[in-house]
Amino acid sequence: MPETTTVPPEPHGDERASDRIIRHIEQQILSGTLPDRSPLPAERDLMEQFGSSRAVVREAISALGHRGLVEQRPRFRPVVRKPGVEAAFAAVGNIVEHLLGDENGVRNLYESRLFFEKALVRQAALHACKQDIDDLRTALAHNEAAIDDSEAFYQSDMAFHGVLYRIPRNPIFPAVHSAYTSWLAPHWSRMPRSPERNAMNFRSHAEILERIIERDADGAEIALRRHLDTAWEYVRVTFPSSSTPGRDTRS
Amino acid sequence: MPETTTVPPEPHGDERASDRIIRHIEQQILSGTLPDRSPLPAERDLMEQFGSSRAVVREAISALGHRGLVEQRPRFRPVVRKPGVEAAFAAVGNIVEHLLGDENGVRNLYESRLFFEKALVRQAALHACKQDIDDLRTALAHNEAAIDDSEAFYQSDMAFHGVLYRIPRNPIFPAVHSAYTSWLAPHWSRMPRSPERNAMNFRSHAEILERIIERDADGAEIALRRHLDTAWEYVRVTFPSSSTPGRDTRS
DNA sequence: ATCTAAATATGGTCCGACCAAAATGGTCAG
DNA sequence: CTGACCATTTTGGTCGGACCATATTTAGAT
Repeated sequence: MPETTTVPPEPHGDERASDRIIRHIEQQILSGTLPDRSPLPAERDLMEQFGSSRAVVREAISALGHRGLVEQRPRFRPVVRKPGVEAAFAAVGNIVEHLLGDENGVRNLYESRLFFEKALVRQAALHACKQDIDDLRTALAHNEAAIDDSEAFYQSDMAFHGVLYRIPRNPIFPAVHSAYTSWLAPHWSRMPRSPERNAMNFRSHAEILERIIERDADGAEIALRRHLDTAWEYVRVTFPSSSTPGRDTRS
Repeated sequence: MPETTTVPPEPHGDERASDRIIRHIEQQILSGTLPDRSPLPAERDLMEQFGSSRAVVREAISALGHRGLVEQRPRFRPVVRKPGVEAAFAAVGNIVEHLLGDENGVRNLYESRLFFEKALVRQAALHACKQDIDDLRTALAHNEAAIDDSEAFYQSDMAFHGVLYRIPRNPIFPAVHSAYTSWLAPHWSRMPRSPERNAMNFRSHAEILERIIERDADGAEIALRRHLDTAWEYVRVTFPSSSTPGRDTRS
């Protein structure tokens, strides 16, 4: 019964009634007619304005919500939120969560992060300006100061990596970082922490920074790789099913 | 008016009625109870099954649609679609479209792509196996064969880069590639094409491949960088307002 | 058996209503 | 005047029923 091999006809290109409203509000948001952070008009007003039923209006608002153009809390007025890179990544959150279901998904994601950050430290080593170096130094200092407080260290750890993502001065990158951390956090947090591990990570960071300062791209990349590989190894032993590195992006 | 100085109460952790349905169906999809490609139960059946009104059921389905778990065409039965990495990127499509509104957004995205592909060619140079090289060679050949047909060349161009994304053997990467191409396509396609440009791009690809074969990571990276920089320059002169403010729209 | 036409199932839209929580406005103690 | 407190009005969330147009299925004709 499930073998209807025929080609799906796919004839229709018509639109739902809500699409019109979506487009309209969308445009109002982008044009600034509906300023950022401002509440959307009441549903009943919208239904009058567009001459549609409330159901349609609600669907439109819901769609805008899913697209990240408005933020809707259970019983509150939807609030306009101009789209940012962060919003984009937030929108995929749910799906990524599913992809992370199997350990393999986590591995893939983590490896993509490794891949990305390898390129970041290389970039940093080659092009970091004085300010960037200072930022890294500061982050590293906070790092060291938090060695005895695992929670604080976790924060400062992320912050250190975060600086790396900011160096290219591309707003997309920090968004990528926060996406990585938020997606990987659940798996990371189940990992045991200890001042010893913190100290170890601190030293890893220190070495990376050293290489960057020396403008040693290769060295920095290697240090970063070792840093993240070690961390992954920790995850691997913490979680049972992982291993079998069929093929990887490590260098 | 917007100065309710108190902290947003955020009291409610309550959920909409649709959330229950969403979770349930979500789980059914993941567990395989609702197989991939199979139609969702009728709305009226669902409303009976969950004891909710149709509005709620519809909202749930709509949400699943926006999350990429089901594919809904205007007047057809929603179809289950197990989430893949592609689905994730597809979900952000709308938002990214907005981000690309200003030329700056395009530039940021394009630069992130340059950043990513630099790392890719480096990876390729260091770790590409024979098969990978062969794939690149094949893609390059298709490239050359399509020099006189700009449309075909465009396809083979993407294909060549696509091979690069597949080399790390991480399913996330090809998804990133298709995301880049689909997002950048509208801007790219408005650029004039010509056999001359095609030939030029072909030569760029050839050089990149050469460097990869020579295991010259730095050389490959430089070649790739030059390749994409040139392409961007083309975009820059094609569109009036790009970086370097003060440019005049007259051409 | 194949194709066509009626019947039904189903999604899209609309209406009107109710409830509970949120926003609003006004009162009153300090 | 300020700020806590309460009554009222808005407003989002949910419900139920209804109608339409199109998909899908069924039955009938060829």
